[in-house]
Amino acid sequence: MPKKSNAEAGKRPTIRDVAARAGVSVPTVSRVLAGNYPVAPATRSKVLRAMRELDYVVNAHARALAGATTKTVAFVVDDVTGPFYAHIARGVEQQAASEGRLCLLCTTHGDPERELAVVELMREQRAEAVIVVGGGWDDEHYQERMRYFATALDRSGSRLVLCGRPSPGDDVPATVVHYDNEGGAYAMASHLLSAGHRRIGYLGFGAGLTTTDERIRGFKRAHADHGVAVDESLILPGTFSKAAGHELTRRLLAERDDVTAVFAATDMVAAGVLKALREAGVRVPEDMSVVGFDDIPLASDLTPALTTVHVPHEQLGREAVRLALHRGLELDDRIVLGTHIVVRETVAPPRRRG
Amino acid sequence: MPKKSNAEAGKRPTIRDVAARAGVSVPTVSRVLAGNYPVAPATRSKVLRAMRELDYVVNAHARALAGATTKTVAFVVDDVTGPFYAHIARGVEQQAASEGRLCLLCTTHGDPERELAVVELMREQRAEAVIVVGGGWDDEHYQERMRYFATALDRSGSRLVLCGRPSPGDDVPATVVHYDNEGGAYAMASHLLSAGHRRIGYLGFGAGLTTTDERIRGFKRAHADHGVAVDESLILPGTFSKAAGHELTRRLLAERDDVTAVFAATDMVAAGVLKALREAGVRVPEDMSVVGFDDIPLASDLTPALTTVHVPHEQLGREAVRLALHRGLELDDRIVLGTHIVVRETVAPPRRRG
DNA sequence: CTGAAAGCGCTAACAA
DNA sequence: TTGTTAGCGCTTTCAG
Repeated sequence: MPKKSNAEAGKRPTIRDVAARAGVSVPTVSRVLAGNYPVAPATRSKVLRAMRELDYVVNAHARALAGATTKTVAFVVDDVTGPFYAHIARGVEQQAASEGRLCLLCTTHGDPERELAVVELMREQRAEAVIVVGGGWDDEHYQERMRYFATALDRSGSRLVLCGRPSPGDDVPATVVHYDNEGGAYAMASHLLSAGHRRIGYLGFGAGLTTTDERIRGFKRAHADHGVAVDESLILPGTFSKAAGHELTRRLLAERDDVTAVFAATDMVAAGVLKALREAGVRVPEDMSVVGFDDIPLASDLTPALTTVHVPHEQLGREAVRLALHRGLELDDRIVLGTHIVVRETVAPPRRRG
Repeated sequence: MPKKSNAEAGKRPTIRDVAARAGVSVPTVSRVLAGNYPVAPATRSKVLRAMRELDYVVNAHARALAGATTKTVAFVVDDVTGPFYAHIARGVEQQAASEGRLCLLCTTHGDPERELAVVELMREQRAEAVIVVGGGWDDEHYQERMRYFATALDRSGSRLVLCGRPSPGDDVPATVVHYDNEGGAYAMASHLLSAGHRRIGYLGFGAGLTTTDERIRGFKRAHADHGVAVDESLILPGTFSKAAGHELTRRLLAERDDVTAVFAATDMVAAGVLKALREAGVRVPEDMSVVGFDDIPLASDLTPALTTVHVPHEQLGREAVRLALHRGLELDDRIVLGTHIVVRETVAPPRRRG
């Protein structure tokens, strides 16, 4: 029995149906599909017409199987609703789209189990690049984990891209797109110090988080360069949340009366700080200066508008896919994007002591 | 020449390599992979071990080609950074993941060209469901477009899901997951009316947008039920942006002095309204009440915290994939989720004149 | 319970 | 320029 046509069988038409209808061979159809091979104009239009008449749609899976690349980039985050993931995602999606790639979205909710599962899934999908965003820890365990992911993905032809996290080691087959936490913190702390502040609280110290390590380093270096001693008791541990900012501020207010400025670990923390300050009747920036880090959209909507460190989230996402896709060219494998402070309304010189 | 092993050739190991190594046939390996077929425990563990030793990973494309379903759901939005897409996305991703599906993310930037391209792409991918969010227009052109998408996707075995938009017509093969715009607006307007407001500005009227139509309908019905005439000149057209809210408020303030409350078309608009009011020295809620719609995270961070209409974004996303995946069961094809008002700090009775 | 055989829909040499 | 011939890696009857 001759191969029966799908079109007639009520199933989706295949390249074979198109070929039959156009009176050409299957590869010819494949050629007009790919476009990168000479095909006689007449044949070409016959084929095109047949495709249209049958409402033919190529099967991406068959295509991926048969040869060509997979054309898929995966984007892995903790939680899509995180304040800045959206902007990184936009960068990733834009760049992926402009390079003709589709974008897979996966979330892990910080669960190592799921993280592992996601990486395996991406191996199955043969994703060209797997971009992991945020949440880096500074311990051996984490490093090892990433090393494993990187090599596992590498073995199946994918590239791991660490976005917004530091490098897990030079010998790990991964691309890393980071941003200058230390420089940003340094600039921001200097801004405060130059304004005359001497007692600056650092709220939301996340022990073991690489983000924290880097920011604190800049914070301290700025103090050193300004000849101001860092009061370690002013570095308050906490999560990167509004609630933490709120709570820590209340505590700070209750315990100290010499602090004139607060450096919030993130903008989210700063939002909580501002709220607590408002509740306590402390005016910003007259009585207390406040700064954040990240420059999330919320920052400019706060009252007063928050002075913060801008992180190029969108560019981070774009670079991540760009580097992963054009590897081996003159591009570097590990880059660090710059950050800069954005001066808005929450910083003023400290009030003269009464 | 016998079929050469990929493993030896330095390529990725295939099911054939695993079979060879385990000393079984290819279908047997396939069976332990699928798990839905009896395999002798001994054989099973031999295969499992071979897979581990070879670091074997199934090829999702080959699998999709050969039979089984694609296990992919697509999520199409205008712009990932939109204020509430993130929460719908989270719902979509969560539900997709819990149903063992992968999630494709695509953006259109409101460009009809790209929208069309995305739909074609999803047809190629054989996505099980294509969830389109936001941005519905109330014109014939739009309806037709959606009808086309729905039937095109239907023909290639995918299901179109319209999320947060009204139905494009009963005969269109699409699933729609909507939320109660009219009810929410009705409740909110009633809240204002009950507090004593009689002159309420509606800022951000988007002509032709289904969202606007529905909200305005509720707004007017509430007025009617309270025996208050709607002043049409108080319904100000504008986009759903902060800038629009800001600009429209300035205009409103300049032109009218009888308005005691503002109903912002969206929370974003409300953010602009609040800003303009603050700049003009108008106190909220003492001098002017303000309400929004959507209940985006920003709403509770504004000062004062915004009273608004809560839309169950996350649930919207979850239902979208749930309905699309379990179609035909007792589930309905078109559902409307409820909305409710969230009372915060921006509404008070109107100030007594004079 | 396991293997042999036959594709899924497409691309990629290789000829013609 | 076009057709022929082989697979890509997996699942699925159908026998055993």
